Amino acid sequence: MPATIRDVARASGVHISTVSRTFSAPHLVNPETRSRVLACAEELGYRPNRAARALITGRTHNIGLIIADIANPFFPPLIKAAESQARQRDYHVFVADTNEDPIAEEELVHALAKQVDGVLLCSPRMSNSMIEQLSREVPLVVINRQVAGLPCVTMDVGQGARSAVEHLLGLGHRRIALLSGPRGSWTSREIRRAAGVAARAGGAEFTVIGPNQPTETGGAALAEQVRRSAATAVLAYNDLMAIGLIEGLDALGARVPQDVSVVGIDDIALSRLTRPKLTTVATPNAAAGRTAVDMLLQHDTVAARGSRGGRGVTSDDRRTTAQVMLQTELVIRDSTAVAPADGRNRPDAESVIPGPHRLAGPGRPTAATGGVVAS
Amino acid sequence: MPATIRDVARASGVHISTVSRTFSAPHLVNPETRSRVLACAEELGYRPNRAARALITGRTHNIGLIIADIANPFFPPLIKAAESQARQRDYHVFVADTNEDPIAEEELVHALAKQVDGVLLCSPRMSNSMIEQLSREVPLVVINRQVAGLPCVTMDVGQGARSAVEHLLGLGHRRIALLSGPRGSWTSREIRRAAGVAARAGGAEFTVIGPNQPTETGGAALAEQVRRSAATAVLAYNDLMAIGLIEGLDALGARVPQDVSVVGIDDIALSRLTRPKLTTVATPNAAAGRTAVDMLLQHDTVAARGSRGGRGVTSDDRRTTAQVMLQTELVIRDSTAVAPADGRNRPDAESVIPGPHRLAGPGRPTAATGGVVAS
DNA sequence: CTGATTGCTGCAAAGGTTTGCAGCGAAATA
DNA sequence: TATTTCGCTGCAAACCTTTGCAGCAATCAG
Repeated sequence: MPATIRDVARASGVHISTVSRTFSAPHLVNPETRSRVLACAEELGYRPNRAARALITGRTHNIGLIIADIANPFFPPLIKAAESQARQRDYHVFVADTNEDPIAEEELVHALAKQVDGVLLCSPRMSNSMIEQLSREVPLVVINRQVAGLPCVTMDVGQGARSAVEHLLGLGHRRIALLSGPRGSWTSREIRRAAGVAARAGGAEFTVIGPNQPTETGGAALAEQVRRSAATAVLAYNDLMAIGLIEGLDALGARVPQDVSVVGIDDIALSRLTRPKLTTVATPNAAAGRTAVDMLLQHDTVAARGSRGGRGVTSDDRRTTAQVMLQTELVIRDSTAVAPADGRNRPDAESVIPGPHRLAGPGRPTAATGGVVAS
Repeated sequence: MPATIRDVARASGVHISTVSRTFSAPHLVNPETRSRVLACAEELGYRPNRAARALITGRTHNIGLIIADIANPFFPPLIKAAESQARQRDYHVFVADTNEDPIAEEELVHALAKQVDGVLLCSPRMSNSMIEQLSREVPLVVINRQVAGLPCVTMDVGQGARSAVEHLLGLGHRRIALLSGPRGSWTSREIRRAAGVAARAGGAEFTVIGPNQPTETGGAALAEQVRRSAATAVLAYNDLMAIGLIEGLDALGARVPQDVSVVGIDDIALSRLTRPKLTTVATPNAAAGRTAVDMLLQHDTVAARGSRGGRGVTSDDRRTTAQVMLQTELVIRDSTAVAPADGRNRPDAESVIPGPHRLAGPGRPTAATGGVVAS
């Protein structure tokens, strides 16, 4: 039913190649012919079949974006930034949600493989080796994970976690708990490592609770366990868990921040709306989305996959793959306060800093880590 | 670089058609041959090129989902439900975000057209005539809008708005304001109509403020205007605006619900997390997503587009297009209370009902509206 | 006036798959 | 033994484009 290039050719009395050129190389066709073809195309409602075009050019002008959980407000800013960046370059973004399921991740990469020019793999839960394997099927840029030999954009959550712990130490906390994230999360491992180091360096007890579902209910379910741990301060894998935990603690009669201080990570919009407003580590999500698209498209413009569309792949095939790390910043709000006085915590801690307070600039690539690594 | 069907054929010493059948019609090929082919395919890492397959079968096994704003928590449950429903039927969902922009909507439909078997158009902002035109290019199911001749799934926001207004009237409010939604929103028009009727029927003043951006900041920006209107109760187009408004009112020193009652629509997860917890009209988003996928696929399974893949389109071409409307329900929480006593409001109003309180069952299709309409 | 250039168009192959049809050998039937 | 049936495989067309190459007429340079 929908008109093909052949219909237009017939209607305007030219060869299909002329119709094709009318759209993809207008300067090669006589203005008179061109307008006639355009008129016919318009009338028939003709639209080039992008799938067929992709088959021969090797370019779909689509990019896939695979994320763990669309319901997590962490992702929308990243998605939107990626979309707008892609649109500027005349690309479209298709988003897909994996429900935190590594199997679904793999399946989606396969499903997308031939329908996009590259995939942004955001917060993958699958193994590094699987990612490497998939990267042979379709160009990949990994977000929130470092994989050797692949282009990655990460956020310096290690630094963020350290700042958060140091903030808590400064408030006198000496028993700090970490609610870790889902199994398979690179971010969670980084946070755990950095927070552990910082806590021990400050002479504090450090207990890890998890792995956990990185959701509000996931956080709420941990309230009891946190209480039992006798921690006076908690760092959560993300804001959603932190908010859930606060709710859960509230239900148990523990007040935040008087009894327990809570720090999240991400700085989602919601963290400014809850009471108390959440102290959290802000991650530069939008910048990450933009950067990832840039990295993919830069890669991508160099050499078209398959077919003779791209005239000759560069003989220098070892492409350099950049690994970028973006800065994070601690945002102090109302969910952290001086540790309650008891045997172990220091009552003489410095007083709480009121109101929002930013400690670092928003995610610029760090000079040290923004370098280039040969794949 | 990636292996094609030809490579596998060569490697296993059979014709490409046998390889093809190994995957798409295994029972037609000798078990022995089959396993040999499978082994070779495995070894070469062969995956059928879905785009090429789609070209001839006319089926991509993808469906597109176009939504207005991914950052609005209203959508994720709908998206997830659609995805899981689609996955059960062996389809994949590609989500795209339009930033509330009608132009982007149109462009995205075109971009998706040949790469999916159908598109779910959620909360469209473009004109009905444009939607009809696009529907000739690709099967469409419209969500949150009624378009004659097209399959639609809507939620009974009219009923919801009426319940909300009646709830407010029952609390003694006699000056009710409506924060309307974005231009082009069918839902917003429905709400406005129903709320207006109900308010006037209850003898209340009814003022409409808008159209507005349906976001938190959009709502916050209206606080002053609401104050000036002297309304004691406000119904917002969605929860996000309601929450923003509460923030805005708070900043102005007006307390919710003591000074002003606020009702939202959607019942997003967030509405349970803010203080005060939001009274709102719950919409069955997940059910809508599921239903829409069902409607699309039912349509879709009947007759494959183009090519000889589907053997013969049914001669009876006037397909019946269902229009389903799902029920909504008022959820009473803490953001509504008895109207403050003044000249115009009734001080003798019934007292506030404490705690969550559900008035209707969750979105089952109503018998009256779940019918079938010939296109 | 000849030869080269330019501007436009047509031809046909290619991209990776599916599928109706035909062919072939072996088994089952008569 | 002759004939049908059956199970499996190969052939080739088709899906809709893009694009290198060749052809053609008209223009230009010499």
